[in-house]
Amino acid sequence: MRRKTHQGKIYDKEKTKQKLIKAVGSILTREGFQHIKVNRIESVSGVSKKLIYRYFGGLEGLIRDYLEQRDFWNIQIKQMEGGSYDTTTSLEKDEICSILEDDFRFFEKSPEMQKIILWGISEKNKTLKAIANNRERFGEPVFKKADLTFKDSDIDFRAVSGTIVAAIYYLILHGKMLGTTVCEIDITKKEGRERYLNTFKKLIDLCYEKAGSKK
Amino acid sequence: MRRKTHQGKIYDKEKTKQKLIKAVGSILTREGFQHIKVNRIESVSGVSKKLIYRYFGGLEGLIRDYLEQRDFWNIQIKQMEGGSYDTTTSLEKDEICSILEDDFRFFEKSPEMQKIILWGISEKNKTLKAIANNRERFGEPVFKKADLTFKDSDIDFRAVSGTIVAAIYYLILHGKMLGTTVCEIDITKKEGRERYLNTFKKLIDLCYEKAGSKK
DNA sequence: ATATTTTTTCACCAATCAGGGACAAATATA
DNA sequence: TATATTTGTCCCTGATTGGTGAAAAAATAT
Repeated sequence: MRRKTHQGKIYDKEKTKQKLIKAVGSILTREGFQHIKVNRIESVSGVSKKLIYRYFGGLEGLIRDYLEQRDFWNIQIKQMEGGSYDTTTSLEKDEICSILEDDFRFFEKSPEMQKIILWGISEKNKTLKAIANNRERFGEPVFKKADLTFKDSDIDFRAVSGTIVAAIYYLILHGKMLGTTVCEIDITKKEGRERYLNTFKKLIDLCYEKAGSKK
Repeated sequence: MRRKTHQGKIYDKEKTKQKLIKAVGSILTREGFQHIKVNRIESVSGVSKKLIYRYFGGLEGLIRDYLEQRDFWNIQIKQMEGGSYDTTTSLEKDEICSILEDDFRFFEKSPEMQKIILWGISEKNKTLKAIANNRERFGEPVFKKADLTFKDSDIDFRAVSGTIVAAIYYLILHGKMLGTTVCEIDITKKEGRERYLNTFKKLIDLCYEKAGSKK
């Protein structure tokens, strides 16, 4: 057996910065944003809190850096901008359905994302606001495509999407914390999840039917 | 002019209990549940924090009493049970639309309710869970009526309702804190509110159309 | 009027919080 | 090798937290 010895430098600024950032994420997902405090970060990261002030100018700066690193949507958007997303063809029903289903599945399985969304509606914070605005950019090309389908209909497709996305966020957060039913449906159970997912699809379905009949 | 002198007793247990309970509500709506702490309650109520322990057995008991007093839905339900709600006729489209619109308008204008909903999805708490379950009872008779309309259709009316209610909660909370758009619609502006409200109506509309055509 | 009980405050404690100064250990520079 | 700089820890301070014992103030009973 080989005893593990130092890998790389003992003093490594970037590495300790990451330790602090990682601790913020850990506390956020495990305990909630209310518990992100310098003393807690110190004990979780195993790094002196003094460095929070030296490297990030304080707790606020550290949180900003954490949020900017973990901005999921930003990553997605950059990928999308790199590739070429065709906005000249109209939006397929299946495409929007799978976007919403992916959103649901991902949000459901990401405690970190859940806490960030919850944080956003709980506290005024510039970085969280910037992230929320960033998220909006993800929808832009999708809605541009949708306009081709819904332009001449009386369906407000943006509002329909917003309704479903908002419902996804609330329903999952409700299920995680309260664990009870919403309108007699338990989203923490597989059957409840399926019912909500099927209903999202059905609502999109009805919108496409309506838009089609008017043409 | 008459100088105000003592009205009633100087020492009044019930009155000071109410002062403490009222302070909880005030802190909740103004600062959020995170700031409901014994020292804060002491300074806001002007009453010694010692009495929180003597009269309520601690902060938890005080919060429980506050929530039980302010359980809006419970009041509504009791009123409903007193009157006679006819569950033998099928649910009119207008009726469900006005229920949802009332829900939206009330939630939008009640910071206290907003904070209670937010609290429920932020922290594990038995009383908040009980309140959430209580809220469910409000829907029971409505859904019983809806069954007459949607029984033979492929519309899951409970899921549709849950989607819209959940969307109302998230959209308004998002608007209050982040103040930004959701799917390019700004709910803090009158125009945005109208678009979402109209879309809720439209979705209900489509469901009724669909259910009607199948009969 | 006096004694007793209830209501309320005050002063205090231990624990935790944010923030920073002094200093040690490691690394870079000369 | 000697010196300067960067990186990191330790410990101190003052403010704020939850919680309690002793005693004052008011109400009630004798």
